Parts: sequence; C-alpha cells; structure tokens
Amino acid sequence: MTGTVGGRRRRQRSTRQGGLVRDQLAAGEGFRSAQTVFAELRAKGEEVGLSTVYRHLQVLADEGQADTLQTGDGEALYRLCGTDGKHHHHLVCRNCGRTVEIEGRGVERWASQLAEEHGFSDVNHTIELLGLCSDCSQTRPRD
Amino acid sequence: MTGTVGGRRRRQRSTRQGGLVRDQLAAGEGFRSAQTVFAELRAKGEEVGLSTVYRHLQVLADEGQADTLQTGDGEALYRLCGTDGKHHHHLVCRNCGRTVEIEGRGVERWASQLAEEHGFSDVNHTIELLGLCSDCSQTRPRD
DNA sequence: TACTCTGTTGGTAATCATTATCAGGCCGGT
DNA sequence: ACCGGCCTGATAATGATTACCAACAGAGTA
Repeated sequence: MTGTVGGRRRRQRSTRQGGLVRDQLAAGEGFRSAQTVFAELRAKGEEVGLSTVYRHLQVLADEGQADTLQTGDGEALYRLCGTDGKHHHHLVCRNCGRTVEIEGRGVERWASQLAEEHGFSDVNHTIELLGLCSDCSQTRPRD
Repeated sequence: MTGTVGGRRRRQRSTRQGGLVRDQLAAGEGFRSAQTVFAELRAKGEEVGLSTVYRHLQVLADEGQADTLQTGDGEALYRLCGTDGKHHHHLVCRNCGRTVEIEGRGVERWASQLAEEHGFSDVNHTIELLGLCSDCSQTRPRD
C-alpha cells in the first residue's frame, strides 16, 4: 500500500533467480500462488528461496508484467500477462485455472459513472469472474 | 466452501453473544473486520471471545444478513445489509468506510453473457469499487 | 421450578500465507 | 581482478483465521 510511486525503477540486476521465477510463471497458463511457484521450482530441482520468489512476483506485479488476484482465503495468485500495463479483467476457471483476459470497456464506464454519481473520486475497481470452463464443467457436472 | 447445503438450518439458539455481535455490526456504518468488532465490543466492556465473534460474523454472512469483502491483505470485512439475499455490490470509501450499495443489473448481464460466450458455466463474480467519498476527497486532496 | 440435553462459548494452541531481518554472495562497471 | 551495492535465502516474526475441547447456558420437559 505504501507503494513506490516514484516511477523511477531502480536498476534491476538480471539474476538467475529472477529469470527462474519469470520463466516458471510463463510456463504455466493459469494463476498460481507464490507458494505454488516456489514448490514447482523446487520440484524441478532449482535452488531458489521462498523470499526470493515472493520478491520477484511482486516486482513483476508492480511492473505490470503480471496480474494478481486474491483468492477468498487471503492468498495472492499471479499470472504473466501479455497486454502489459493495459487495464483488464479475468474470467478464471476455478478448477483448472484456465484464464480468459477481458477488456471491460463498458464496465469501466459504468464504474466511473457510478462513482461520479455518488460523489466519489479516485475510484478503482476489482472485478473477477470465477467459473467452470467448458472442459471442467463436463468432467465434474457438480461438486 | 464445504458449506452446509442441506437447506435445513439447525436450530440456532439465541444467545447474548450472538446479539452483541449483530448489534455491534448494526451500530457502525461501514465495513469492519472481525478483529475490529471484537475490539469494539471489548472496549465497551462486553465479555465476548474472539472465536465467538468470528463465528457469528460467519453465520451472518452465510445467512446473507451481512456482506463481506476482502481487503487486499487477506482480511475479511463485514457489514450488515438491508437488502438481504439480494445480490449487489458496493462503492466503498477507502478512507472512512462509507458505503453505497449498488445493484449492477447491467454488470450481471455483462458477466453472464461473457461467461456464456467463452463456454464458462456456474460463474460468480466479485466486483468492488474503492474510492474516496466527497467528504474525504475534500479533506485530503492527495495522499 | 428443577433437570437434562445439546448447542454455544472462549481461552489457547495451531495453521498458513506473507513480511522482516541480515549476513554472505553475485552482478557489473572500473 | 577489484569493489560497492543490490540480491539472495534461511529463519524468525507477524497477523488473521481456525481448530480444539472442557465448561457453560438456552429451552423444552417432567
């Protein structure tokens, strides 16, 4: 919350670990937690520290190279995204993590109009859609 | 998540503590955390256990009598809501907690259409709008 | 009203993700 | 090759939430 708003990104050295985290995130498709990425790397025999994974995921998120979303139980999920910087939302499969990126132009408009209407300013919104993708809904019709 | 789907609510005794939590939640206006409600009650000299506060807040949420929302840092906030059961969203002041309830009919439609379009089913959505209300934006023009 | 049955309470320990700490290591420019 | 400073990572700390479980208290009953 007390973010580094200064815009000037301190020179980020390129390190083995930084690459690992980024690559691992790139390898998968859906959103994954820091813990998961850490476990995956360790499973591959890579030597990385948990702190370092957290650090790099945060950097990626800060730089807008990764999207984040919160699971209801206080866990942060990360995912590399192509449209960097561009604001967008996600339609995520709650079973397999498959994700569709969505540009909600209409929703943006709705949100800001609503904000103005009620005298609110500096409004940011969180919109996440969680469901079952076509594959998963066939496999498991009900829980 | 492993909810009691059975529909039949087991007989819920009315207890002093249950009333306290509910009243305390009703007393305030904005969203508050379990910890906060607990602290408030203790500050008033009421004898309640932390576990009990958590328990009752969850019950209220389950019954649809209270709305919940997650702060980015893994904390759950609760608030009594009038339109019980009815699905809606919130425009919350990030400074004072003042809240406006919103019915996003259009957004609902947008969401379900989008879901269908991508073959997703059983989609639920999370939409929260965080901003500064008119009072707070005057008081603190910038951070 | 006294009794009993069963859901409720609440202090405490456990869980779990995330962050802070800090000594030692590596990157990059000189 | 040398050096300064950022990066790393094991570990401890934090903080919210949940699990446990023995003692307690509604509410119906005799």
